[in-house]
Amino acid sequence: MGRRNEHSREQQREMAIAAAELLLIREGMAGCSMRKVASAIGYTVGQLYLLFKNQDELFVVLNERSADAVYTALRDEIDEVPDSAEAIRLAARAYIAFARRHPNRWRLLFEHRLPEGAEVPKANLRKVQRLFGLIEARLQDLLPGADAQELRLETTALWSGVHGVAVLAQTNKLNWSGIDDYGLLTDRLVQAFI
Amino acid sequence: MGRRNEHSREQQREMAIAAAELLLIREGMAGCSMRKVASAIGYTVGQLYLLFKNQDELFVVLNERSADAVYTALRDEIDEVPDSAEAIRLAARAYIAFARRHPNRWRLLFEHRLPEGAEVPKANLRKVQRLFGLIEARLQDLLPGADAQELRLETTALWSGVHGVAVLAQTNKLNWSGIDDYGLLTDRLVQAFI
DNA sequence: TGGTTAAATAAACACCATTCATTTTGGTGG
DNA sequence: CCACCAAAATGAATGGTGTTTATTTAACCA
Repeated sequence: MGRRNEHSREQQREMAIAAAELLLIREGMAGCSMRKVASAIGYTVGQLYLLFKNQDELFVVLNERSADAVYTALRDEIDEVPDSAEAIRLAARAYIAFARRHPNRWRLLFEHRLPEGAEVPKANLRKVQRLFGLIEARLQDLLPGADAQELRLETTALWSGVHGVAVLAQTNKLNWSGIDDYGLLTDRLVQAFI
Repeated sequence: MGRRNEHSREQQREMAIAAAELLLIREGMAGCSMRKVASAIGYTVGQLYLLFKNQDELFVVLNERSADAVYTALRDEIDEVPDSAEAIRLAARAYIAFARRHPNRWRLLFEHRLPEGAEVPKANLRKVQRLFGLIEARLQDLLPGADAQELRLETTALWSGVHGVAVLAQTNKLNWSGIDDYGLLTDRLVQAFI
């Protein structure tokens, strides 16, 4: 063909993103090839490269959406929880639950690396910080005496730990220890901090 | 060629593993293609497939070696440290140091997944448990009252946390928080448990 | 020396990301 | 109404990947 003008560039981009996300969920990163995405939206590979500079750009967009989804899940979970200790516990559990419920999106989000020179877009960084802020605010509640720097350290240490549980839960690499109750594990980790 | 009989099967296997490890360290997972490994040892791809069932088998062997290296690094670090609290602190720091010093081997070790049906070899599982045991023994020192199950939970929670710091340190994904002193972060995490 | 057989190769298949010359076609000016 | 232009889309090509297999080579043995 050539020039059919059925969809605008922006429409095509949205179609591609939606199709890619579906492929990612169903088949993982490997199933999310440019060829498959292109054919899923009824176009050829060449056209896909007019919508995205390359595959990395498509992946970055997918990760932006995943980061949003994580943030939303956590925020909704603790939105109306008055007790900050309980809120942190619930947020940690929700974080791990997300990793387990959406393993392929999670893997792309945390395992995909841009080539040497490329920078992670600021938008994506801000999305992570936003999630982070959610926890920091609650931790501040619990540690009224801590200054900004202490609080930052505390939050980072706590959430790195929670992230670790999520990573291991997602990869089943915890079968070393025989423990399969990730909720209990999470609670213990959070409890160590509050 | 054909039948040169320069090296035994086992020799070729060792050569291939060594070459693959070098390629992995230098160029990462992507640089560790079967073609590159084969040409690095002066054979063709076909021959490599007589030494390894497939690429996954080669990767599993590389990971076995990486797991050994991590274990050795930790054991040497805390071998003669009498104070268990200090030993755990040092072990955690050594774990993170390894992740930062050997990013490509680390990534293969924790990001490589076998296809659906395949099982991780028992040898590799045992190597992880061995590392785990190193920590559990020290933690037992510090928590004399804990029963086996509690101890296991405690160890798993602690080391999942340490693993999380290692993951994030290795990927620089902690630039969200501005904290770049991973040692300090590790200490704080460990301190929360002991 | 000739035959057998193990060892190694080379070529093939089916994918992959990426690029770009070529074709198609909608829209516009005459 | 038609011819032209430029945008849109294609399809083929390049060089890479893992994996399989028919074929060739050479070492050894009778």
